[in-house]
Amino acid sequence: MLPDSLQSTTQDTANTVYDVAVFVPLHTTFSYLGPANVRAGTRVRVPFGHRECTGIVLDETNAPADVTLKPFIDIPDTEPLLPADSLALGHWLSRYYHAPLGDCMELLLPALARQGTALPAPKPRLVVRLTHKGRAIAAQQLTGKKRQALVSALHSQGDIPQAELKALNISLATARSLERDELVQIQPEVQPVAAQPSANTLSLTTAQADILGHLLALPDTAEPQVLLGATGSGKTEIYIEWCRTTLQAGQQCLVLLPEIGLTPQMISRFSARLGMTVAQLHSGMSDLARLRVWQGLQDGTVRLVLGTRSAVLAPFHNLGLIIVDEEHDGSYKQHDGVRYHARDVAIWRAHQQGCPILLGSATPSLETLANAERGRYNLHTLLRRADQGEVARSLVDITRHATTTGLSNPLVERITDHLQQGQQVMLFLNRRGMAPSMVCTACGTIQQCPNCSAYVTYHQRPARLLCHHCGWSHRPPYPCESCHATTLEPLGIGTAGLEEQLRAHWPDVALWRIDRDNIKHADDWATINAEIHSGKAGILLGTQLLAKGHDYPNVTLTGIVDADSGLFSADFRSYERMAQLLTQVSGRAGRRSARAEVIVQTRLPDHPLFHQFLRTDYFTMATQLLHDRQQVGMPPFSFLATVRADHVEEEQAAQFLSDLGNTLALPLAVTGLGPMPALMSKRAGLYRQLWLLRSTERKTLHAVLEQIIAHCAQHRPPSGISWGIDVDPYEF
DNA sequence: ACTCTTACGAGT
DNA sequence: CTCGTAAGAGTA
Repeated sequence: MLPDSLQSTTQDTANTVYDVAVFVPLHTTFSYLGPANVRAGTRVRVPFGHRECTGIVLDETNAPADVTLKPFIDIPDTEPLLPADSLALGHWLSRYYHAPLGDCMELLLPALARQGTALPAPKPRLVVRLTHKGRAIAAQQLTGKKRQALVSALHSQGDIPQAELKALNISLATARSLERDELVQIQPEVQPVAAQPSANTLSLTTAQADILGHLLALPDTAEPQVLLGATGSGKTEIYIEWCRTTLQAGQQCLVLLPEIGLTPQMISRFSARLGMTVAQLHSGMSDLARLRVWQGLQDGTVRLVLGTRSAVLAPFHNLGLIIVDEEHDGSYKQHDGVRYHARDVAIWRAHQQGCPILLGSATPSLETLANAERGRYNLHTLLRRADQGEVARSLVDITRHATTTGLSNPLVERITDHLQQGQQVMLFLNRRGMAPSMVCTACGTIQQCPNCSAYVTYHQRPARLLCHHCGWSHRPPYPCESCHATTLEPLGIGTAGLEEQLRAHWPDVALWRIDRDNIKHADDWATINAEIHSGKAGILLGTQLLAKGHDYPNVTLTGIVDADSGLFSADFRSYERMAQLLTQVSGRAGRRSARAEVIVQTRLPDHPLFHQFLRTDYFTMATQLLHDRQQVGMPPFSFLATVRADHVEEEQAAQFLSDLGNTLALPLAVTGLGPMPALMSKRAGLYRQLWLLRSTERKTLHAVLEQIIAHCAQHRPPSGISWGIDVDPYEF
């Protein structure tokens, strides 16, 4: 049955035909009948086969001749939820990433709007101001029960209940001393006032001021700007000042960060400097909190937002600046669903909005550097501050120095030395590769996850075998997969294992472990950071998290416990990532010290990348790597896409892809590689095969992808196959 | 993705 | 002959 809102109209006047992006993973849109003047971007509930789905109205269209159209079931909103800009973004995402339009449009909506139900109304707000002799002494927003209690207290002309005074932080004595009629003013349903940045300006160095001056003078149509600045060179000050100018011009700013862990620190820096509230958007927030920010951005009441990947998909009222911090970071790439890259989406959005965009990094991606070299992007270099000492870099060959504990003697000596001088030491452990895996002491088999082709890892507290890829877990004892003996022991060393060794070696020294098991919330960061920043001697032990963003000014020695694992990868980006990691980790140390050092433990001391690391800077390493990329014709000197197939039988997945390859006549510009097993060839019980497409022309590659989609629409893949396309892939 | 339809083998 | 699972097809 139709709801009342449509009852009167639908039967007689539902005669306008609309094209709808239904939220199903199909590469087609569907036409429906609806009342006149339903605008593009409006959500609709529609009949779809034997069920009901939600979709987004795209356009008025002509009735297709061969089908009988059905009318909308419901129109949950009176206004379009997606503005024209978002619709254009959805269309672009669908075209560029070859994802179904319905999936792309759904992605642009906050989670609470995806089900097609009416959105929760904003809570009524009541601002209470207490004034005394015309002077404001307190103000507070009240909602819910407290609001009710206060309103009825005022209406009955009685005294304000004590509880309310407590809520307002006012003592009873203070209240009694006030004259009744000037005690309370009520301003119901007040809109939050759009915050204005205060004039709390920073003093910039000459180098920072020069670059900022350049940026502020740019026309809106300028090419993307790149800020190459070593850690501690002061990129953030430039971000903040550019935002200030943009906000003062009445426009909104979007700042993208790679990790949720980095947002609290950045938020406090931005809000302190700009003297205004800064909104955030990341996966750690509730759906409702995200919806409120999303709505605030759309209506323009939220002026500045810091967020992770998905924040680039939010609607804006008048976006005036986008900043992508740590633009090289791989976590900007989405690894399931619509596999978009937030940095690339940001560049498209800036172009579409006609607003400037800044990509900042100490270690820019080779793609970005190549664009700068070609003159498509404009590169600014911010050097390390003169008052910061150089960092001495050295290698330790761990094939020549015994490492029973994972630490070589030279590293142990240096750690002791730095600790004795009252300084902090940071040990970086790349968890991948040197995995805390389980080995059977009876037969030597390294244990694999029963569902995946990955090795299981061992966690000590609580004692468990875990698969990081599918979540499988088992409590020891666990029978060896090969000989069923229960004599498994951890192989190599993980953070937990190394932690034990460190405690044994330096029992009286403070030890801070920083990894994802340990730090889940902003509060955890705050506590641990406060202690570290107090400056007392100690050891910081951590994984990737340590390499990102946070500054530890009292660290004078950084040790990379095992640098080699990153070099064994089949991935063409592994050297680039390694160069970035080495540079980022080194940058964490010695911000104030003249004699800071970095020690890298490796089995491959002759590797050219390590040689360069000892002698040159990131830019030189990256230039060399870019040259190597050109030789092998990999991105940014070619364009890649993968076709992925998952199936319970590895052979079936491979067969599907090779059949696909055989039916397509690839143009000259495009070469197909594979099918081959994915790097993680089996996950969560499914085998994954990949077919890699490489092209010298983006256009030709996209035409091939179109062909694949058309082919699969016509000849449905065998059941049990799940397949998909990944444009500009990061995982193989 | 979801749901309904059809196909075919084991069990009565 | 019926029930249960698996593969197939359509969604406006």
